[in-house]
Amino acid sequence: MRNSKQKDIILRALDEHKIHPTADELYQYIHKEHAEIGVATVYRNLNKFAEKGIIRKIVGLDGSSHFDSCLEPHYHFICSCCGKIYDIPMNIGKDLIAKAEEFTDCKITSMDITFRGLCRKCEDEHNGNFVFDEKETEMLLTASMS
Amino acid sequence: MRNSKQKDIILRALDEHKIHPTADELYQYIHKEHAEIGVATVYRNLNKFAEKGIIRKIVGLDGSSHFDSCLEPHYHFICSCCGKIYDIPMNIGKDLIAKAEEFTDCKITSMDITFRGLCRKCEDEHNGNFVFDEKETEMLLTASMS
DNA sequence: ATGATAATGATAATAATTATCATTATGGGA
DNA sequence: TCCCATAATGATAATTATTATCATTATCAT
Repeated sequence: MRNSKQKDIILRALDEHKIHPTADELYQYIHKEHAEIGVATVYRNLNKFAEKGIIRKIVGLDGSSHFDSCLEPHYHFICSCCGKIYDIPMNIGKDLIAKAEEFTDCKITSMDITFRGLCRKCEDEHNGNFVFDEKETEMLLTASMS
Repeated sequence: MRNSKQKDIILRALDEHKIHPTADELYQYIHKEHAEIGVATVYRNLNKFAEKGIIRKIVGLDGSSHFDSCLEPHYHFICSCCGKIYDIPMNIGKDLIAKAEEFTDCKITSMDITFRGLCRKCEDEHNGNFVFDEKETEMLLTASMS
C-alpha cells in the first residue's frame, strides 16, 4: 500500500472524531477543508484500512458502517433511540470464547459485544419512550422541541 | 396489528429457515409458492415483527439484515469467510451488563454478542486462508473448485 | 530520473430498502 | 350479518449508500 496525501488526511480526520463516524460523515467533514478529495477515495481507503487492521469497522443498528480509529480492546454502547455509538473501555476475558466453542465446531477467533439501551440525552429528552426507528425518533425529538 | 394471509405465510417461511435469511432471501423462497405476495409486504412485515419483538433482526458482517424466528436467549457465530450465521445456544449471565454499566452513564437494557471465525466448511475448503471480503472469498472458492 | 503500477476523482452503476398510492381485506360495532 | 373506517397489500417509483469504471496523476523501487 502506497502512501498518499489523501490517506494521511483521512486517517487524521478519523482520529479527530471520537464519535465513530460513517464514511459519508467523514467525507462531509473532510470536504470542507479539502474539496479536492473525492467520496470514492474516502470510502476506498476507510475500507482498506479496516481490512489491513489499521482501524476498526463497526456496524450500527441500522446496518450502517462506522469507523473507529481506536484499536485497544473495548466495546460499544449503541443508543436504541438516536443510534449514537459510545465507547465502553471494558476488557472482557477470553474465557467467553472458549466457552462458546463448546457449543459449535467452528473455530472462533474473536467476538464482538455491543450493548444497547438509552443514552442519557435520549432518556432525558423523552423520558423512557423507547423507540427503535431512527427516523421516527428524529420526528419525536423535533416535535418535542417545538 | 391486523392478521393477514401474507403475515402467516411470512412467519411460517421464516420458521422453516434455520439459516437466518435476509428479507430478500425469504422473499425469493416465498415467491416460488406464492407469486402474488410482493417484496414490499415481506420487507414491511419482517421489520414490523422485529419491532414488535415477535422475531429478531440481526445484522451481518456486511451490514445486511437477517431475521431469526428464535427468541430464546442465544448468540451467533458469523463466518468471516462465507458470511453464514450459525446459532450458539449459550446463555450468558446478565452480570456482564452490570459490569458494563460501570463504564458508562447510559442505561443498558440488552447486549449482543457475535462470535467470529471460520466455519468448518470454509476451514476445510481453503485450509486457513483467512479472508474478510465475501466477494473475494467467492472468487477464491470458485477458483479452487476448477 | 524513469517507468511500472497503485491511487485518485468524477461519475455511472448497482443493490438493498423504503415511500407512494390506488386497491383490497380485516374486524369491531350496529 | 352487513357496514365501514382504516390497516394491509402490491406494483412500482424513489431513495440511499456504496461500489465499479476508467482516464489521469502520483508514488517509489531501481
